[in-house]
Amino acid sequence: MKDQRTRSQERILDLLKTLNQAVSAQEIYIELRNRSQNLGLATVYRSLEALKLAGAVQVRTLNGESLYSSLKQDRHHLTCLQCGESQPIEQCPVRDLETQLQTSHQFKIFYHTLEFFGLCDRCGSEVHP
Amino acid sequence: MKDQRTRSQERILDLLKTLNQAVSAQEIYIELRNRSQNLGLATVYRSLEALKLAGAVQVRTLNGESLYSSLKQDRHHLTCLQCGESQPIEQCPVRDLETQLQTSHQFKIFYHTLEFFGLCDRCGSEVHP
DNA sequence: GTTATTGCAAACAATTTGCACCCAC
DNA sequence: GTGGGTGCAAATTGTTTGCAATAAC
Repeated sequence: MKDQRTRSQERILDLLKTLNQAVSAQEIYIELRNRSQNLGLATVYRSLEALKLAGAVQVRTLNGESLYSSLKQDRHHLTCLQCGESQPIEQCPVRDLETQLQTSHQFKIFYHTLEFFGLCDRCGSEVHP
Repeated sequence: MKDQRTRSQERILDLLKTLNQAVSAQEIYIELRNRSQNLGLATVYRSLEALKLAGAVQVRTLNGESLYSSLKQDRHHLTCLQCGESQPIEQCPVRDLETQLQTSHQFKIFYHTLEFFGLCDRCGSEVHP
């Protein structure tokens, strides 16, 4: 068994817990560096991968990059396809379904992502994009 | 106004409508080529971008690549973080919320993605990953 | 004819991988 | 000492962009 977390994983997880927003691997790399807990970028990626498989972090993809956050509450978003801005929403109507799927599909669900896409007020009203 | 679709966009949209699964840009490129409707890869990406902003296609991200599908019914998935396999599910409990958000956040919502992540039966039971 | 669209190749950016080194046990 | 964990740099991959050729109207 290799259930124990490596030191890098601990550092990253600690960092994620102090933040209350999802961040990219590169941001984690920089932020750890700021805190003099330097890690190689490859290590950051490898650790995140491990944490992900362990069900310790959740991932969503925004504009081509993965954003990681600790596995606390659901956090969903409204993202503008044009300007790429992303605003959080509070609601989450999927809890029940999640429980149900877990048994009906024999699948150990760690987390889910729920994201809405469209045009924000500003971009939607622009005549020439 | 540039509401009209370009020929490339039409081809891609037609293709997507005949498929009932989401496909990557590269797969679209290859499939069009098979049908002797050759398009440059850049054109495929550009067209998809336009279709996306027009609300004509929806996009989900799987294992680092964008998968496109025509905007028909919701199609959500259960994805294994380990083997990467992705199986569709039928349910969708978000319709109401979507309508509600549209007004409360002044946001024109085109579509949403709802994806569950965890470990499938097979991967979950493996002792040594 | 003027303008938007396309293809190609080069550029980019996020992520992954090979390999040598190192640290913990 | 041995084996996993790490850093660095190179490689890979999906996607974007510059620009000249082309098609649309």
